[in-house]
Amino acid sequence: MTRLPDRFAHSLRPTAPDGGARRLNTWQSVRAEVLRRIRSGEWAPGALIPTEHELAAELGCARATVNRALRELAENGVVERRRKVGTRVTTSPAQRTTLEMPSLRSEIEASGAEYGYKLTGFALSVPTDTAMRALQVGPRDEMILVKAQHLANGRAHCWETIWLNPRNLPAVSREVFEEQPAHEWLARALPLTRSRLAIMAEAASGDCALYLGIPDGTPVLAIERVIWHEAMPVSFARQLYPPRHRLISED
Amino acid sequence: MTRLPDRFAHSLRPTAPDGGARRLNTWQSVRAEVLRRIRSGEWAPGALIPTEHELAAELGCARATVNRALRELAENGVVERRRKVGTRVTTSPAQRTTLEMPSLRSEIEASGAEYGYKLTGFALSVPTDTAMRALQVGPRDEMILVKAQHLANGRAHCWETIWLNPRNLPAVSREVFEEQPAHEWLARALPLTRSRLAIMAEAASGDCALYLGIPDGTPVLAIERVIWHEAMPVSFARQLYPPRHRLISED
DNA sequence: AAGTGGTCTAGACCACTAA
DNA sequence: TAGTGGTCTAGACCACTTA
Repeated sequence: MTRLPDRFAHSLRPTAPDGGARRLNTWQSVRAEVLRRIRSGEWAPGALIPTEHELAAELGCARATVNRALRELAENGVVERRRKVGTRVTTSPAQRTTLEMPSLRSEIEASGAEYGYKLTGFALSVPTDTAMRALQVGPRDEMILVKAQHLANGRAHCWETIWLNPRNLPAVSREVFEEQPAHEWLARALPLTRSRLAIMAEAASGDCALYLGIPDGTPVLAIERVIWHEAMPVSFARQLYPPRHRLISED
Repeated sequence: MTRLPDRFAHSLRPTAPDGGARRLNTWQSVRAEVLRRIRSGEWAPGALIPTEHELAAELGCARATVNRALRELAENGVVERRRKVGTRVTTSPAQRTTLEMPSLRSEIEASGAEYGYKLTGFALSVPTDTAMRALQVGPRDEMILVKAQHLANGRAHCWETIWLNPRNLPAVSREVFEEQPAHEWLARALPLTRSRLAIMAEAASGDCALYLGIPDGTPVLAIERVIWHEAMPVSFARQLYPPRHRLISED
């Protein structure tokens, strides 16, 4: 939440041109007032709230200001809006949440730890079934397979496997990934179009257990990400985190 | 993406009042054009793009329209904006993603399966350490502990443990939760203020393994959620999903 | 001091949809 | 057909930041 402009201070004192109506001139204050009425139960779940025109008149601001406030609330799933019908308080709350997925480097540095990176594998390889489907390639199309550790203060924080489709990417050699994580190279190499994320739990095994320093079979959090350039998938990454890792989201 | 208004059809033909400038009258079309220039590499990561005034003049629309388009792109993390400095293409892309977290009932019904619910436990109990911290209560404060299965076509889909703080909630009996999931009751019982989510991997054990029908030690995806009413946390839920479950997010 | 984005306003037209 | 939200416009003032 940003600080409100000084002008808002005046809005806090009720001015009563038509009998007690507050002036709520900024869209944040309108949003706050609407939220207050919903949370106080004054506007119950499922109920219609006043129209933009009515609210603008009551609160002493332009309709565009009310519209901005209600639009934000609709984007957050607090209300639902339909033309000709009106604006309704959502019945089932909090079904949409924004997940921050910082790069591993900034995530680790933000926690005050020193970021470390170590390449543990680089090869040309035919894709696994999962990689084949994710990258939309054939079983004999050779992909670049990069494996790496991300470290926080020298301790394993994440182990990552990335498949890259060399047909859709600039030429690249092992040396490049000894210096920098594949995602940082990718972001500089190409403008990226679209990405898809999947989060799941699985059991650590083989290299994963080895490089995370945990016993085989330990549950790990897996994040899969496919990134497109134009209409082509160019990378398929699997990041594996030890059990202490948590994805946090706050509304 | 919603269908564009018919008016937009006209914007597609370049009108050249001042030498080739397109008219892009809707904020979606301005956003699309800016995105195109970023993805084509015309505006590289880290580069400053033209000011709102310049873009409005070039594209033949009001500055407010350009502002709306750039604001949306900033919210999605595509550009970064600072007063007096200007608008920059973000260096590290795609670090923010929206996760849809539908209620279990609607998620299961949307997949075409029949939703089922079964209460497997109801008790007054002192909180575990985790629940104590989440609900901000003392070690001897008795909480309501509800355990339940959510089923898809009769098959275990999720096993859930919910701690409720009776001091901050209307009175409730076991019978209530035999009929409906705690979250559905909660949403009707109180206007909810705020929630916090954590996602992690852990090993199934005891009741969890039993009710999900999987061996002890199987990795499960855990979603913890704390919900507030006013300034008080009222519920702490832990949902556990078998390994086949995936959280999906698309941009 | 000056230039950028952030927002408000008043009015207008349009799109969608229930009645 | 009428009422609701969705958006655009042109102008204005302001907040924040660099110089």
